[in-house]
Amino acid sequence: MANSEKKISKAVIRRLPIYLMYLEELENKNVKGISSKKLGEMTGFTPSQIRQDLNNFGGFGQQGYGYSVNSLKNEIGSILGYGKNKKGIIIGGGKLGKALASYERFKYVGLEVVDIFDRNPDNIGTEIGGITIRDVSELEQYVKNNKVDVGILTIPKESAQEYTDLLVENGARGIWNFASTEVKVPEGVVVENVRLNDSLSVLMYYLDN
Amino acid sequence: MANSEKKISKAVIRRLPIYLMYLEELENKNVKGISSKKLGEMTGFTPSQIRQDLNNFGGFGQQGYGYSVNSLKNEIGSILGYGKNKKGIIIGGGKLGKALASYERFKYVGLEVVDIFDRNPDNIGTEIGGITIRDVSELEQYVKNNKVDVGILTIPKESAQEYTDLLVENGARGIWNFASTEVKVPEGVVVENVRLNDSLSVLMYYLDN
DNA sequence: TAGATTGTTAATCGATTAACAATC
DNA sequence: TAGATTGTTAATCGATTAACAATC
Repeated sequence: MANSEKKISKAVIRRLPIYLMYLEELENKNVKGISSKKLGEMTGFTPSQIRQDLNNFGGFGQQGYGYSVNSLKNEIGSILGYGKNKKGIIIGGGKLGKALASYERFKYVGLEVVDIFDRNPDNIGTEIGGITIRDVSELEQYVKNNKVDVGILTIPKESAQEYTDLLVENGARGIWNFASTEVKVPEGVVVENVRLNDSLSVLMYYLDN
Repeated sequence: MANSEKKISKAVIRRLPIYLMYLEELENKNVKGISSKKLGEMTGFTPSQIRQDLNNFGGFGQQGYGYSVNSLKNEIGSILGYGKNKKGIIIGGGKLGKALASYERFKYVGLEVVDIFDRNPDNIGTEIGGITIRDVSELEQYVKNNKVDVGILTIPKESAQEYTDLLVENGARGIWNFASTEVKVPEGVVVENVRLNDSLSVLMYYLDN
């Protein structure tokens, strides 16, 4: 990293996966090099912004030529922490939990989902994506015995905080929260909310505005 | 609306559902009034920002007192278009499509999911959330005969553009896109992307940064 | 009335865009 | 070399925060 002192804004980080997506597309089309100008046309960002964003992390380009698709893809992947092999568990084996359990992308991003917990006896014991759903009453014992980096919450909002606390107290450092509530965590723990409600609300607003 | 000419930034719109969530919480706790200061403490936004945001749409507060929880909740709901009764269909009856089909919040937000389409024969004919999954080969005929306001895409990225085009050509004005690709739409059509990949990538980044 | 809190204008801050020298 | 495009500084733009008069 070029300058680990400079604070990088969240807006920059959120654009990185978008760059990555387009770079993968280019790679699939066997395109070797790309300029900030062309990448700007593809993504809708300005070339200037793309160069600014990338230069937060290093000078990945070459004057007069642009960027190598493959190496820029790898650089961004590495910035985002791909290949880190973190362990995650899903709390909530309902429909959304099951959908996520069979989500192929996890491994690519560097997160391995190792277990799923639910409280519904109909779900416990069933298998999904190669993982057998366990009884959530075993969760406390489980997190004391197994390292869990990320908890994925697909449970009703009422119990989101309770499970967050349990996970965080036992070493989890990230929460991917699909519950429609905010959870409190101590300093150093990351929460990424997926707010389907909010996303839908924004869509509904723009439908008529 | 106080001033329908002034351009309201997307950042403001994205905060509205968050305010709404907290207002609902307050209402459930039987709290009648709230000041921007207290709402700021709850949400993490500054009181100033909250007042600025709300005043884009009107003067909902009362000097010396604050805001009525109930009426502010209703105002924001109405701004977002709740209760509009739009029709939506889900394209893709896989796990994620099924999870969304049984998603209670739709009706509250003003979107009624009336049908689901899939191409997998194992899914076609099965029922989910009171809706029977139909064969996607019927989709073209369907959209010509039925008004569809919003298409909800829970399909692989390869076919996202194709179904977007079909929907938009037949009158859909909103796309809630869960496919991990960007879809192109003509002016006047709204796309709201839910990028699980990107959200997870951002979480992974902050896990170590 | 006095205290509280809004609505709104002005100041600040941060993010985006433009410009251009460096250089491949 | 000449042309192209980066990396980076400076300028602009927009969003957030501060301040305060209006007023309940």
